[in-house]
Amino acid sequence: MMSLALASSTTSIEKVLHQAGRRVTPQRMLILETIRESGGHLDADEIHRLARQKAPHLSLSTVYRTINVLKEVEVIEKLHLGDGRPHYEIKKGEHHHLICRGCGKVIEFQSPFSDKWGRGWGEKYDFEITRAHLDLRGYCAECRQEMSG
Amino acid sequence: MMSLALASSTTSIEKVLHQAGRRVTPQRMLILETIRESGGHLDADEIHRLARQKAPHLSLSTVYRTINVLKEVEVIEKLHLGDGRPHYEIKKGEHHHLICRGCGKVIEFQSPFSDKWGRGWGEKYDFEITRAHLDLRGYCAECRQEMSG
DNA sequence: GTATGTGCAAAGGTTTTGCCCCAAC
DNA sequence: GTTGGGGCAAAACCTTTGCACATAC
Repeated sequence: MMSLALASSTTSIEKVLHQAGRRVTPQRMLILETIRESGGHLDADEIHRLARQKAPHLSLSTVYRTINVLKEVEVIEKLHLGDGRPHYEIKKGEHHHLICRGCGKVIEFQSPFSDKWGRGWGEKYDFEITRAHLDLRGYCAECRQEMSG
Repeated sequence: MMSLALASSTTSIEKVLHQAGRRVTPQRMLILETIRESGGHLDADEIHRLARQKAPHLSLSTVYRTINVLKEVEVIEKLHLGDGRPHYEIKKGEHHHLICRGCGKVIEFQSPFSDKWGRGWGEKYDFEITRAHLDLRGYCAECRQEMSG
């Protein structure tokens, strides 16, 4: 059922699921691969629509249940990009987002932000910081050009 | 219908509503005052529950409609604190949040640094930044003590 | 008086759940 | 063979909307 192409990139998630006592199923592999291939930032319905191209009767409830499993085992995480819905991305090292108010495009960037500034604020308020989320909203070059043109 | 106590703090919002061509109603005043008095960060249902203590048959739809009006006239803004629901706070100068994963407490702080940081990233990606949202999640002193005790 | 706002109930959209069958282990 | 997982449909939840009446202007 799974293509050879995805076998290599799914090896580690299989271990993670096993170690968490969860089963490895084609649906879970497909949903994870869909998020991976997309480059991230999909909402539940987008995951469903894309994944159904490969597995036409994958149900939306399986997508939601799988999202929750993948969050539990910390393979993906939830983002709030400003439209109503939560979006999901593969969990990786701390990074932040530039979010275009015009076209919705999301640009990721790495920054030692939380190390350099976060720690200071944590100390000031006697707060142990586990995670910094920095979202910068504005307009990308293309959208600015369209607006002025 | 309105108490004298709130008259002074609601003067400016009345002007804002008038200038936007929107009517000033007791419900709108009450809802705004509820958010103000709470110190911020309420969700729609919390606003409804609190405001109904003073106006028992205020409807939830009025709360939602008023939230939208107050957002339009830029008196409040929406926050995502990590639980599912959006929360709302009075709009003021740019500030950021320390959010406790234990008890949900929110501490606000001002930082002149996010601007500087943000600007740098904006230039790098040819992105015009209009707003920086920085959320630092972790554990407050009380919750850390409870966990270790 | 007119148009906007409100309350209520119904509808809409998203996420979760119950149930039964199926498949991973 | 057992038990967790998937599909489907229904329920639960949160938010918006239609309508008739009320009220700010």
